Amino acid sequence: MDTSTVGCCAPIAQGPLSETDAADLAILLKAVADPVRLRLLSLIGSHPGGEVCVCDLTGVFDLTAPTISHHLKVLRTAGFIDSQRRGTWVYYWIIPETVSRLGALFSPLGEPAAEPASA
Amino acid sequence: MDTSTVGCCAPIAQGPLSETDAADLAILLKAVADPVRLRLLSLIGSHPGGEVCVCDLTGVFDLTAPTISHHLKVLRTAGFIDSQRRGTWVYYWIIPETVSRLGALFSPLGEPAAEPASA
DNA sequence: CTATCATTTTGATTGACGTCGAAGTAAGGA
DNA sequence: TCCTTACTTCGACGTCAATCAAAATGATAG
Repeated sequence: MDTSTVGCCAPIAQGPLSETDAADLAILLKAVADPVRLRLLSLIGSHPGGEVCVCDLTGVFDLTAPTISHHLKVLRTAGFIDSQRRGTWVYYWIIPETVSRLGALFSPLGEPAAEPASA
Repeated sequence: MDTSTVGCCAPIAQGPLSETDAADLAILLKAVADPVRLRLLSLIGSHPGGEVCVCDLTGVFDLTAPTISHHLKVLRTAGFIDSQRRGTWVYYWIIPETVSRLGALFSPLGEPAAEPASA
């Protein structure tokens, strides 16, 4: 795929997506198409230090620990976050490359992702 | 929200998403988190002339017309596309603003949505 | 007015998803 | 060793979503 095409449109509008690419991207999108996981991702991604303990996440939501754990697993399986156990606690951090992959899909090339008025 | 923050991270990683914003964005993401709708969106968005007749879309998929119609409705309700009937046929076109809204969420500010190697 | 084509709506089925409680694993402290 | 805290896995339940067949709507042609 060459990137020398006109810079008017987002990649998703530059040519028909192949069946394989669409299936691949849908998996990625499904992982973030949930309010809880969206908030988890932003909480983890915006945390100073880059790492968040699960214990800091459970209190934020009106959900049980198993449910939070489930959502974290979905995000981890999709490649948005990774984790490591250190002693008693488990820490999660974001994987920016996966986030950027979605950004690349929907952002017009050559544009710094201008935000519309109603954002 | 001010856009004067550092350009290191995607907006989703710049601060915890509010419950309302997360719910709002999840609706948008759910609409595109499907391989068929992703392909429909790219087919409509990349069509020369900017408009596509439904009759040109049904043949592309191994799905019945009602199913395609259903997916188009989901995309339209979410604000990704709009449509107009002209005579016998119905034409669909993309709404770039909505697409950009997702781009803005996941793209690092100041970066033209650089595409990773494994795209 | 009827027939036909294009598209959407309706109703039903099937499978996937979010959530919880209960049980399981891992680490640290008494 | 036993208990407590932190987190994950398992099993189950209710809801939502993708799909199809059948019927309904809209528009043109004869």
